[in-house]
Amino acid sequence: MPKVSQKTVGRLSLYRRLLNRMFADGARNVYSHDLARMAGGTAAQVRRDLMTLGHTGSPKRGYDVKELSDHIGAFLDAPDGQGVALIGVGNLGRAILSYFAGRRPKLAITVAFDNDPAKVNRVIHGCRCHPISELSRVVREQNVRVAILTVPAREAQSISDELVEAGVRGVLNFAPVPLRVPPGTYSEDIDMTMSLETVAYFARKGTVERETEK
Amino acid sequence: MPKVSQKTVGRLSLYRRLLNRMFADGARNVYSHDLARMAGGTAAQVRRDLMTLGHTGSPKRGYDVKELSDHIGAFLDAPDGQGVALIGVGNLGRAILSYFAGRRPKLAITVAFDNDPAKVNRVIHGCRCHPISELSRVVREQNVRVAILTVPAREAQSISDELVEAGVRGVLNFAPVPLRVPPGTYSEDIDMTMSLETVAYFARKGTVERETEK
DNA sequence: TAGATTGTTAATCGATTAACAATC
DNA sequence: TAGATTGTTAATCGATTAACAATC
Repeated sequence: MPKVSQKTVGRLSLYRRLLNRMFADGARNVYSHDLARMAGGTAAQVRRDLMTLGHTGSPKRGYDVKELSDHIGAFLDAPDGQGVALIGVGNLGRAILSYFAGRRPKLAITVAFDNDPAKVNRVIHGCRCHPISELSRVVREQNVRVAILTVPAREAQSISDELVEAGVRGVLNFAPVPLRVPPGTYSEDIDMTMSLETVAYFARKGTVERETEK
Repeated sequence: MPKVSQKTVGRLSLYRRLLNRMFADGARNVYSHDLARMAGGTAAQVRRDLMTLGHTGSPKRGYDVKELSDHIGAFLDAPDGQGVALIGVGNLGRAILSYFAGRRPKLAITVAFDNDPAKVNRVIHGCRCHPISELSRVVREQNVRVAILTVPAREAQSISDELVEAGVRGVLNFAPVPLRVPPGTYSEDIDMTMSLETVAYFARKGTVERETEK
């Protein structure tokens, strides 16, 4: 498999979900422009993404919904599944626990960490919560490679460093500060404040395209 | 002000937060490379962003922390503040309500909507919750232009349409389906599933850069 | 002055878009 | 066949990076 861009991987993830929804609705084949419309992209982009995946369709029937979904699954999922650790069981952490609970068996949050004695050693949304002091030990024991960070900004970087030290290779960060991770490790920041301020700005000023038109 | 890209607006939002943190820590001036390091970008990019903003520094002292923060504020914030509506007071909705509560007076969630009788007409995290049937009326009355969507995927598009019809011009969407909004309206999708699957993929396969090296 | 930083332009890079022959 | 779609290459676009004179 050649190098695949971060954006392509994200779009493949979206395509799979759309395909699964279509399949549940009874659709058995799909054209690139159908998928593009639902994904908010162009048909050419969908075809390019599937080409990257090595998936082919036919001019007559487009793509087989089930086959394509399976192919994306084989590409995205670890064959034996991947456990995910969640650090910080506050309001956002609990919401994310419940959001992902039972969605994808191959990518499930399997362990949580917090310092609050009221949460430690309890099971929250089906997930055991350990004290953060045991982070390194538990992550190593369970061979966790993916983590979600929902801790305050000032703690995020040091906990991330500890996670990477313990073997984590991918971090999804909700703390409002960009994470720095070493080469070979991947992090993605979801900054809700940045997103909301951007939305508010363009709600007030008009979209980029609009401004160009003026 | 010339056209400003979506990414630039987002970075300015981040710069402001970093600057405010620095100011609280006693810093009074900052160089582009300092800001770049904290923001996870390059010094040249910071300078270009500030140039876009029309802000100038000096070779000797760099940028004045307070002045720059204020300048970004004047650019990003509506002078009289902007109200935000939140639709869908489930686990994620409540977490977001508490996340933004009291953070930014000029951009606060002022009203919430849900269909659950247990939530309607109550005040949650300081925010009054109305039934969704009153969405259009309340949004018009309160002149709301920005909305956060935390509803199930199948309801997201129709509620978004109703919001736009009622005057909303910016939507931050957490539902796992890309939103389609008319020209002149801005939407941003935060797809946590897509992000987590992307993180898990690169955690397994190595980062893009790594693969290029091989 | 010397030296680091700023403001700004040119070069590079990558991703998206357009185009079109091949295919069913 | 006719026609819409696929697979793939070339052209375009925009954003990032590199470079450097101007500045304090």
